[in-house]
Amino acid sequence: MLDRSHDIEATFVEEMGILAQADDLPRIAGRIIGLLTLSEAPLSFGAIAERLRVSRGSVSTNTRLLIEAGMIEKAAMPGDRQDYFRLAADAHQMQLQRMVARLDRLRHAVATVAERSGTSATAHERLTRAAGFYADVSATIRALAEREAARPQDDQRPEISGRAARSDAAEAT
Amino acid sequence: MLDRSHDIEATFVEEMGILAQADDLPRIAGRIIGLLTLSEAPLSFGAIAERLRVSRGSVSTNTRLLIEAGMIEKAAMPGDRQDYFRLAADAHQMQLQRMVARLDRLRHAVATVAERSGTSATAHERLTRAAGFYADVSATIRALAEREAARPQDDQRPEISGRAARSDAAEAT
DNA sequence: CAGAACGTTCAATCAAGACTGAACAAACGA
DNA sequence: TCGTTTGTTCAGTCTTGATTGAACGTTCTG
Repeated sequence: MLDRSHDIEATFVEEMGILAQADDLPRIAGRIIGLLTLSEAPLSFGAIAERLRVSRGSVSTNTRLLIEAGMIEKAAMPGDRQDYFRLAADAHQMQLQRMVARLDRLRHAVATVAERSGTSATAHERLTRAAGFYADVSATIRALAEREAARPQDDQRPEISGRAARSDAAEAT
Repeated sequence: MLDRSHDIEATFVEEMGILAQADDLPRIAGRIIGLLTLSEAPLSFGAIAERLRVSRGSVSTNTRLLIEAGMIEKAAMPGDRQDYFRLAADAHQMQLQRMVARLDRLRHAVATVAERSGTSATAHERLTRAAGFYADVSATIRALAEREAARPQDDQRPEISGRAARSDAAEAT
């Protein structure tokens, strides 16, 4: 482990906490995700509370939340009564699923008002167009998520060319 | 206008308010977007305050926010001293831009910790893979947004086939 | 069985940030 | 110039929801 690993990892955990809030999850839930992302082995209930310095009540509530969201899993450890948790294999796809769900809700709202309300032609055109666009994006993300899910765990990334090119573009934020 | 247009539109405006919160925007900002989406003509500062029943202070703050976000525009009306506002032409693409920005922030956090921290091989693989996935999604959404932006306003949607198929998939949420 | 360790629940507290409204400055018309 | 209309700012209030911590039920161990 490098010298500044601790800081970097702590920053990462906190950043995940911040970003969780954009996903309708409490900050602590995000930090748990961060912690489990970095941890090779499953972490115990107590260890999470301790390393995050939060109450056991919070750990209980937020692990339940994350299990319901499909982002973490319980894991029993032989010889230990404590609950253990590990990141779900498709945790980051689940995260995208939450984005998609919001997008679909938006699309639904727009499509509904476009169909059922007596708006002007201009507004109707605008709404219909937006709904179509949202549907496109939603469907495309789903497709990517499925493709990703289908990839074997130890994949050597055979389709690197396309990905690399696009990743570079994304880098320029 | 249909009988229940008012209710439907009011619901839409409120729904946009709710959804705005997931975009790091105040609820009132979302409602303004909803209002302007439905309105053929630009709406005056006063009209927005009145129809939303919010203070002028809130209108001022939130219109500024939305202008900064590129989602609405100021529009002067001859003979009226009030400010007027209309939806930006690419308002819904801007909304997606906010999602992309969050995604990139997430990708950045993950990529940084993958590069710089002394995590286990498993964690490193997981992080790298997640970063690649996020980059893919981000880049893909960008591409879709650009394609959408390039479409002429009165487009008859020549590429309906592909879109329709995918829209159906998205419908099944 | 008694005691301890564990996880859950929920009432109370706390924090973050949205919203208001009054004070203010600028632009306008009389 | 004076009064009016308009938009901005910001201190104070209010709302929402996260977090705590104590009480509780369960399970294990001695």
